[in-house]
Amino acid sequence: MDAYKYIKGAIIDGRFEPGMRLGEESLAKELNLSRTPVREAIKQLEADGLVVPLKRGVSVRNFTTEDIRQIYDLRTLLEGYAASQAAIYRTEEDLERMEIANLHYEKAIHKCKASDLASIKEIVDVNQQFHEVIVGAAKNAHIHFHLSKVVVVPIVYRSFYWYNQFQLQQSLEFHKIILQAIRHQEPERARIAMHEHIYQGRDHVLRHLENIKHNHPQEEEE
Amino acid sequence: MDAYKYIKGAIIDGRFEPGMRLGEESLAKELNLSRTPVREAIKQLEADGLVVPLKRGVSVRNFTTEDIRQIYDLRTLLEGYAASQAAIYRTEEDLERMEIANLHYEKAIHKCKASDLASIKEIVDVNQQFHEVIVGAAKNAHIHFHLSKVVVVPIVYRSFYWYNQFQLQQSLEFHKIILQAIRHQEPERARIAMHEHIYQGRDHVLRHLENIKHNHPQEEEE
DNA sequence: TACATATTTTTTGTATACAATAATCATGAG
DNA sequence: CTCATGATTATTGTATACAAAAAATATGTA
Repeated sequence: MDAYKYIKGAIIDGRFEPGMRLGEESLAKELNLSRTPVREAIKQLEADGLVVPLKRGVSVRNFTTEDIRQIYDLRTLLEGYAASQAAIYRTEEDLERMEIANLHYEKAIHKCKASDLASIKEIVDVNQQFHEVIVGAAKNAHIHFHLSKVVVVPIVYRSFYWYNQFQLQQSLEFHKIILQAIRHQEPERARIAMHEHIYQGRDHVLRHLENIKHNHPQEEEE
Repeated sequence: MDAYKYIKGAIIDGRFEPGMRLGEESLAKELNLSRTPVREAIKQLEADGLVVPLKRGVSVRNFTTEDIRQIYDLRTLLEGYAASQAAIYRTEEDLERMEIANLHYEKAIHKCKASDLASIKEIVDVNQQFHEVIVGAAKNAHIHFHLSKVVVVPIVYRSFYWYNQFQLQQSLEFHKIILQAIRHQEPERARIAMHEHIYQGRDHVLRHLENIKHNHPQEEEE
């Protein structure tokens, strides 16, 4: 599914702005495809909640701060639970994978002196990998499945640009706490640490959003 | 989306058995449609997790008891949280709706002397309505969205046929406890009651499955 | 007979065509 | 000038056609 990845990517990195209408024909032309595969991609994106159905066609979804708060609550609940379950069911292999992911994370953070696009993207990926391993270690395929579908809010993706070195280090420390709790089979501690970790991410995003709102009172686009 | 509802219905009530391959062309002929809308329906069902992709085409998913256990764990987590949030954020209108849904549930249970298809279907619907209202009262649209997508396992749907009058009454009692906890704004109590309620449902399904396994050692179909 | 390769058949993925419906624009009446 | 109604245009939903890939079958050889 190529059209899907293209459109999703364009939404996430902001080329398709919230509220923008997505016509099948124009997208098809842009992608040198026929409408058929574009249609399928759009249907998928609709199921993902990234686009919103209109009476005719769809438009890029606009996420409110309330949406972001709710999505983070959901993630906290699911990933917190996953962390606690991982503390119970993790294998030695799981622990090894977490260790590796965390080492990669550490390396990516320290490499990232300049806030260039590539190294930020790497941090996002490696961070995601760590969370992924934990969810995998929880041994609940259905929670894994749903977590993979928790809406990827574009603004959240881009929020990594706004971390400073201290915040990245803080984030790494929490990864270590979570990993230790899982290693020592302390489910409640793992859950709580994951909670706090994700809530810090949430607050970071919300603060960032507040700043934007204050500096650019309103720049809408239809 | 008519093809979607048709196929989903056929899977849920067992006309399309687990493992059965679903060809686009044959379904299109069965529905007097072209392949295009059938294709879209199948894509949807794939996103729902009701069919499983093969190298070519899809087949009806076969749920293991482990799947069912995991799905119920997920539901417990999400609906338990929803109940606790509902206890905080419920309006008077929410309470009224819960009351009404519960009254309907009570009526449906008592009407259901004979275990005929129609009255069972009504119980399923009204029960779902009660749960729906609670999730709505939690005021988190994203949790609502995900809960609506938690896999509808066919066997679970059909498990209502196997409730006896006592179990239905028990179920109603838990509805009442949950409702009271939400009314009195006791989040933790609401969460725990919802937990127990759903786990009882899970155990009912799993017991039912054990019986089937013992009585019909194995009747497979490809 | 058993296995490997070639050929046929089936089935999916994509493109295009057409019909139906919603949105837009234009025209005319009040 | 404004609103309503009708004509025009744009856009989606469905059907069909064709190409590409996979599965099934057949054929030949050891």
